[in-house]
Amino acid sequence: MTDTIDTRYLETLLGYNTRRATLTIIGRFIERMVEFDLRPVDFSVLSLIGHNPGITARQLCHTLNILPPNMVGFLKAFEKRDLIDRSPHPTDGRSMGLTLTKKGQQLMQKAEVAAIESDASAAYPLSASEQKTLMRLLQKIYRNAA
Amino acid sequence: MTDTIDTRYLETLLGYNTRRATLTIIGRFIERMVEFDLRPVDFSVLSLIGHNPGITARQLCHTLNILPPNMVGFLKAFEKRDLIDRSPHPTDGRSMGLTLTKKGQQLMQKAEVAAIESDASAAYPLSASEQKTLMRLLQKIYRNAA
DNA sequence: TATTGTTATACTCTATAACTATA
DNA sequence: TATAGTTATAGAGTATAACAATA
Repeated sequence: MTDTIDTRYLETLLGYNTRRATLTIIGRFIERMVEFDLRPVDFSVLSLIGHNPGITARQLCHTLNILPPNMVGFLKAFEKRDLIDRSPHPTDGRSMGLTLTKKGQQLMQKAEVAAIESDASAAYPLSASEQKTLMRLLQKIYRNAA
Repeated sequence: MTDTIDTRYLETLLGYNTRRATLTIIGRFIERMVEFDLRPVDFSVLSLIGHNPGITARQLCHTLNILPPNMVGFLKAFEKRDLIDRSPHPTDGRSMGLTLTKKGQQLMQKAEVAAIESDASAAYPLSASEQKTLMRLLQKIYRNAA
C-alpha cells in the first residue's frame, strides 16, 4: 500500500461523492444511536410516528420506501420494546393507527436531539451557510427527480 | 394515503437528505449501467483497475472499503467475462497485478462516458456552478471525517 | 510474525409470492 | 376488485473465522 491510487476519475462523479459523504454521515449516526438501540431505519420510522400520530404502516412504507413485508418486523420489535401502540383505525378496519408510547416519546426526544448533534459533528468542516446550501442542493436533486 | 405525512423534522437532517439524494442518483446510475451489465461496485472496481494498471486486490479493497472475501467473487466474474487480466506482481509473490483486457478497456471507455451522462441527468435541476459547489461540499465532508 | 488471497459461512437487508381480512 | 397487513421465503449485500502461500 505504498503506491498511491488514482481516484481522480471517480471523484468527478456526483454519485461517488454523494455515496462517500452518505457513508461518512450515516456511519457517525449509527455510532451515535447505539445508546438508544436504534438503527437508522428504526429512527426514521419512530420519528415519523412521533410527528404523525395515527399514521399507518402503509403510509410509513410509502414515505420511507420500505416494502410492507419488511415493515412488519420493525413494528413488532417496537411494540415488544413498548415504544409504540397500535390502535384500531377510526375509519379503516384493515389498518392500525400507530402512536408512540410515553416511553417511545421519551426515547425519541433524546434521540432526535442526538441526531441533530451527530449531523452537526459530521458537517463540522462546513460553515453554517455552506450547510444550508448543501441541504438545498441535495433536496433539489431528490425532489426534482424525473 | 389522502393524508399528508409531515416529514419536516427528517428533512432537517443532513443524513436523511444525503441518503435520499444518493438513492436518486445511484438509482439512475443502476438503470444506465444495465446495458453494460455492471453494478455500481463493478463499475468502481473496473474503473480503478483501468486508471491504475497493476493495482492489487488488496488496494482495491482498501480504496473502495470492500472486504477481501467479497472482492474474490467480483474479480473471478470479471476474469470469466474476459474484462481483466491477472499477472504475477513484480515484487510480491502473494499478489497479482490487475489490468483491463482490450475488451475491458472498450467496455469501460463507453461506461465511463455513460456514467458522466447519468450524473449530469441526475444533477439537471442544478446549474453548473451549483453542481461544482455540491461536489466541493460533499468532498469536504468525507475528506475531513474525523 | 504479518500480510495477500482464498474458502466457507453467517448475518443483515431487500425483494417476491401468496394468503386473510376489510374496503 | 382493490388495498392493508401478514407469512414465508428467496436473493443481495456485508461480515467474521480460519487457512495456505508468501513477506
